[in-house]
Amino acid sequence: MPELPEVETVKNALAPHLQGKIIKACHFFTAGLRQKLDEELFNNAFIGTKIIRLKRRSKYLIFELDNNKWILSHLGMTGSWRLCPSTEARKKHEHISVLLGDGTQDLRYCDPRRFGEFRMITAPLNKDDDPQALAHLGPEPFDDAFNQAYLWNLSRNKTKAVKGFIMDPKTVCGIGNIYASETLFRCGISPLRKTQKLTKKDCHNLISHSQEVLQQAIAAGGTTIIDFQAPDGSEGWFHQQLNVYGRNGKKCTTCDKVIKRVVQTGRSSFYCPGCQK
DNA sequence: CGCGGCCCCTGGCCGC
DNA sequence: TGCGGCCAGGGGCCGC
Repeated sequence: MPELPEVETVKNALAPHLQGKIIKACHFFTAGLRQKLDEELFNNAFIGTKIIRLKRRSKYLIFELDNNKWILSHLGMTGSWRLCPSTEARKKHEHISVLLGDGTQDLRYCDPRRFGEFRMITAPLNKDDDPQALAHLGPEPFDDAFNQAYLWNLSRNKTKAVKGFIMDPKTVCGIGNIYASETLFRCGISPLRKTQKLTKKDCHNLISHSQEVLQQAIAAGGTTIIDFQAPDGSEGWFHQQLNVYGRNGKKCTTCDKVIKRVVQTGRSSFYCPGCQK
């Protein structure tokens, strides 16, 4: 589902179909997602504009348009985009329709929990060519800026648990609840450990293992996407590859201890008390 | 400023 | 079979 690797996969799948296309009209079938959706405002800004590029930053999809505006799309927990003929009947929980080209092709957004976002951005770009609205985000996990010295310095004097630290997009983008648990398992670090207790070696491991986990998930993107679009048939990459996530009460894949579940700031964390200290 | 708690929303699943 | 409770991969805001 929509964590960094899945958003990357969605971007790669949609980009060739969207780049160069003209927006004919937007229709909203809901008053709002996380924010209010104003159909008139969007149509005034976007009708007749061309989609130049589709990008990803953190877990955001960015539609770059030819009139110095951008659309930010965030999938929240349950959001998905699909392309279909505009004659196709609207499915349950489809909230947005973006008609493309001559209007026969339709980009539809579906989101049962409506935790997603669809936002118009007009502010200038920052130095990384991203909308200023995303300037608060930390480095991408594969960016050179996400290095040992950076993580070590940032981790000093932080009393909060390391699980929250690596899930914080100001620390690094794209590590959600699943990949946080999986990364910490591979590092042998307990999710409960205080951030300031990380060693330099731990910082190095957090970087290499988070990259490894995300890279493997990106490589499995196709499979994940099928699960994502058909949430009821969830027999995908995750269930085969996860070492700790959702495995509480089951035996560790490495030692003979039992995986534990704890709740941290309202979210479940899973870890092996034998392997992770 | 850092941190935890709580909220947005629907639906699936589990136990009674 | 129905119903209440709990859980869900994200992130913003608020109060301490």
